[in-house]
Amino acid sequence: MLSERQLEVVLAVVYEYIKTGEPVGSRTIARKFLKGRSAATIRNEMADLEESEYLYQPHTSAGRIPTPKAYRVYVDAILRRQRSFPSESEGWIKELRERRKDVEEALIYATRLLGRITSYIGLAALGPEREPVLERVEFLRMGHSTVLILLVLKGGLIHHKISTLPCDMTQEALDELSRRVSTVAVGRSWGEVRGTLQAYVEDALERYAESCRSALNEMDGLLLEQPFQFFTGGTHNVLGLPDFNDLGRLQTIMALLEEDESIGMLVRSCSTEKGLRVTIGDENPELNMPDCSILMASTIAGGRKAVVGLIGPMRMDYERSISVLEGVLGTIAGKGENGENGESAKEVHR
Amino acid sequence: MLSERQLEVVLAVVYEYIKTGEPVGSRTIARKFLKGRSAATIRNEMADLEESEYLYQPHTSAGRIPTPKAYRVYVDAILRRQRSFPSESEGWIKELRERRKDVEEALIYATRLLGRITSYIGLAALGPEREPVLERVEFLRMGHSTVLILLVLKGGLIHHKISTLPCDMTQEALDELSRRVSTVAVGRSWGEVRGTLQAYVEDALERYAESCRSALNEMDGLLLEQPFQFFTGGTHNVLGLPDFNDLGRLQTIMALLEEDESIGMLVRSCSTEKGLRVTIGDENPELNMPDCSILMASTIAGGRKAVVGLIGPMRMDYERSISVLEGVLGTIAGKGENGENGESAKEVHR
DNA sequence: TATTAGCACTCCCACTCAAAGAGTGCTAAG
DNA sequence: CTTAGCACTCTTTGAGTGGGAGTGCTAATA
Repeated sequence: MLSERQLEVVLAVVYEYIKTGEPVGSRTIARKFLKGRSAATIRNEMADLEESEYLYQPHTSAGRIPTPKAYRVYVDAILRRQRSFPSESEGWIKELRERRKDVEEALIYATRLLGRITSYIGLAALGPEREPVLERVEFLRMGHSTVLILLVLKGGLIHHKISTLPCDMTQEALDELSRRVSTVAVGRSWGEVRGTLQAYVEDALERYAESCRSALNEMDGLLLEQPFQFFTGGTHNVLGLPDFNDLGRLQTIMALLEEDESIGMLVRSCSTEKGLRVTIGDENPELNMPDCSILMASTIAGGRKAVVGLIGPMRMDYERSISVLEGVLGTIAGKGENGENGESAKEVHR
Repeated sequence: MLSERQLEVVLAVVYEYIKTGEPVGSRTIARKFLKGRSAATIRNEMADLEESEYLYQPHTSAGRIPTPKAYRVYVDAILRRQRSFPSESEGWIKELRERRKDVEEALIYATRLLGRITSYIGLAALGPEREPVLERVEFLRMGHSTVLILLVLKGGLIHHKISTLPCDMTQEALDELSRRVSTVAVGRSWGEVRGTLQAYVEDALERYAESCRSALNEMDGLLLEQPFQFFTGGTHNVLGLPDFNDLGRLQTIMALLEEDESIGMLVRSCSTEKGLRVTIGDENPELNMPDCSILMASTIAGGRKAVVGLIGPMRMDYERSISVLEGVLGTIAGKGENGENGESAKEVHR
């Protein structure tokens, strides 16, 4: 579809426009990028590229600005290449690595770090335990029919909830319940054992059948139905960017970021698979954010799905942003332990 | 210090400037507020008020703008009056009331609500339990020397922590420990019993003395050294305000709000006592925020110190903001149960 | 046929200048 | 002490202007 030279021109225009923020003229391209050709030649190519909607001219006698289509070509070219983490940010990554014992804290830190390094907005999301494995179960009787359910998961995470059961159970019965649950479930994936558990429990605690069922359901809730948690950071960085001098649009974005619902949508729509994904402009029609691009990358950290991302202007420094994001993702995923960083997150999806 | 008429002029200028955002001229004052007098008379008063730094003139032949000193006079006048909650926001308050069972959630909601109603930035902070009262204590042995400490507090709050003790304790010993702690501490303020507990515990568990001491210290940590939690909400509202068209200052504020440290300082400096407090412009020199005002109000909710506040431009609608904040504060504190709202939070400090 | 030099043309931007408008300070009279 | 009147100051707005950047087209060239 695009000739070799047209591709060169597109990439050059995007590169230059990202750097300067000004419409790019034919002379600039001829001088800096396609040195063999004259400005007039480039002009002809540009006219064609405008025809096929890769470039756009704000007005006659102005240079060209890339369209989302051109950014897409540019980003795909970057993703095909090998990248390396910008060395000047090594210090931050080291700090991040030290916080890795607590995934939640690490992600919060990651958003700030991303915001700071790139001067865009850092995003993160933490999903529910994927395959929760119980290490310990306790039911503590708090009062008539009320029970404190305490679950200790492999990996150190603790869930608890005070819940009301349909009928009162003695502490002895509760102990029997936890003993039975432990026998079957400890050390195994909850999803696997959940089905077989009920019959086994009710077998011994027949007269409390109803309450046991309720208790197991509560456990389901604690283990599986944990909602996604969302974090943002470095929001203020974006205020200094010339691309966001339109306060109206900025306000829309900020408002969006304040409700978890929107970020949820963003996370869901952007990163179903593992790996890195770039959404340019209105490629995501659900989100009303033209002129913005979103990078999202997901991995597994501490047994939970972890997503980190960036949101910035369409005229974003993709090369750098992608590198940084990959570095952060790798660190959170636990790679880069022994000093190597560049090779993290090789899988790339679109 | 100020004559009766000078006071009138100051209040009128502040009032009008808050409403319009434009420098206020002598003619306007004469026509709208001091109807008996002519513009020339007002002009003379204004010249004097400029001398004594209540008003300020951006340039010759412009109207006057109030200085922080004038705002102070204006706010004090408002605080002396009785206020009533703006009725158009009743709906929000009802929503807030429904979330009151979980203080944390209520405060988060409150920040958004405040931001939305006033279109400034909502703040909130939640302090540690003031007088934590234990309802239940459990120590669960997780492995060699590691113990899960589980504390259920009166009011339903649960604290837990996995901690490593100096020497291993059997589950029996741990049970004895929890029995002893329960006997003394349950139902009483932790602060009161903490001192006497140690001897009593070690009396029975002499050979584990060291570990018991460590466990009690961990409990101290869980109960008393909980840090303040901070929330902000509705940040985006402020982007639409004409007063914040200076992106640089806006950025400073946003950056400030993203680090808990700064909000902590803000909370600490603004609201040592109960009641409502207004800080205008650079009255708070620690915070580098001229041209901004801060409202802070604190109360006790669910046994914990709760602070709600607002941060907005110095040219803020103080009357409305104060009313709204009082309404929110009252609701969080649990007042207004039976429908009356206007009389909440009468105590006013400066 | 593809490329290039040359040139007229378009459009934006920054600048100046003048007129309008708002509000003041001062003075003199009530 | 208050007020009317008036000259003065300063900002704001709009129109007009020149320079500059970049284009599109045409004709010449490899």
